[in-house]
Amino acid sequence: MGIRAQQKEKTRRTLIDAAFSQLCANRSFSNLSLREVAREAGIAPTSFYRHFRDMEELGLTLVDEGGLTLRQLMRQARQRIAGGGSVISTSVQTFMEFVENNPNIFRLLLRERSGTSAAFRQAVAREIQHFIAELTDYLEATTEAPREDAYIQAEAMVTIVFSAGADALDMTSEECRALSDRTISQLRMIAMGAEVQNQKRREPHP
Amino acid sequence: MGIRAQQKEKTRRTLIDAAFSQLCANRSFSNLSLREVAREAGIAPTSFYRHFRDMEELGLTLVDEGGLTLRQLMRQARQRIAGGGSVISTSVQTFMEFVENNPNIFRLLLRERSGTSAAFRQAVAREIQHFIAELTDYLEATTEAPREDAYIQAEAMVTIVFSAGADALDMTSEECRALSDRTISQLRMIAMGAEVQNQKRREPHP
DNA sequence: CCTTTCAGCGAACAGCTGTTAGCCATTTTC
DNA sequence: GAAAATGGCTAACAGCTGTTCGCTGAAAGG
Repeated sequence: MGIRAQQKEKTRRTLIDAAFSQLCANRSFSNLSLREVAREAGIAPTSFYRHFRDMEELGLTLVDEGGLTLRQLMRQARQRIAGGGSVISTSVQTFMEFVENNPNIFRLLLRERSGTSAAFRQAVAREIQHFIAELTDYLEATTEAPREDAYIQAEAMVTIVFSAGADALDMTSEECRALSDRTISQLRMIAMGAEVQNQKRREPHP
Repeated sequence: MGIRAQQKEKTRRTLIDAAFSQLCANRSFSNLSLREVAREAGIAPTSFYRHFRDMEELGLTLVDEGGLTLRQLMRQARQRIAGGGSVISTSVQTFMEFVENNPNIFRLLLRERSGTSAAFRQAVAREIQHFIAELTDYLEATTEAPREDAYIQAEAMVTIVFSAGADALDMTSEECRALSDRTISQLRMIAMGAEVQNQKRREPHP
């Protein structure tokens, strides 16, 4: 790769990092101006256009990167599970660690999920669908439930976990532990309920 | 009440309604300017200050009003249930109707739940806690489960329903029906799982 | 009836925004 | 080595923002 392209990639990264660094509890992507990002990145406002058409394009890049980070982490969790560990509690623990260690990434996904840009909403929805799909496969393989039931169960579980992550953002670490415990209980409820439903389906007239 | 106070109350309402009317899929409260609201209400920007200290105060008023509207609706639902009807499907149906008929109110609650103002987040969290508390009471009374278990179950159910409402915002009415069905299934899973857990607690060694 | 109160107004301010035009220096291409 | 391409810059624009000030006319209080 030429020196030219290398430099370009470098400042592009600077812009992305600058944007991520400005996201926090009091500052969402939508009230983040092009000039602020450029200032934080140490470049002129006009140079922004050399890398992104507008703020929306930058935002979509952030969503993609954030989603990727989260997905990679959950892949690691699955390895931990394969090495012997409770599926539910390991997953919840991993997810809550992600939220605690990367609050800004999670805040981005959370906010843009219901934000004002349809493109953003769809991008986040895709990420979540990806999660549901992976969990559906897992449930289908391990519980032998029909695919549709597995999907419904997976959707419920992902919803519960995401919502717990959102609540965790405003909590102390003590409250977080209590929340994790409740979340695990809730996932077990869903798993039990699904199992019962599955058994009933197989033995309709006992 | 004097003519003076009457007029004041009237334009205050005009401001609130103007703000609500500007909320839509592409426009959240946070990127809504004081001047836009005043313009829509047909008053001078400076007159805004005669009614609210700033936009945040207006926003908190909207959250309170929106939460109240939702709560009143769900109270009606409980009457429908008392008059004979499935608890779960009646509740889901009522909630989904609310989202369909008042998308802007629901969008406000949804967005400010994870917004940049701590005061907003707390206000929405209070509304949701109110829901969970009411459902906890109901479950405790009807299932004879210990209060803590009832709370965990109620929290899971409210989470599922709220999330379904959020998803419904971007869906066609057909997709909405499918979503409602899935949501009902998920709530039944939770109810079944909770029941099983409760039975196990009572008969630890069969 | 006279005075006080006060919702609403217009003008004006400094400060921020996105975006365009054009220049410069350096890398790339031929 | 000349020519083209390109990332970054400054200057400048029109347009929007929140907020202050001082005025007006009508209602309320005495």
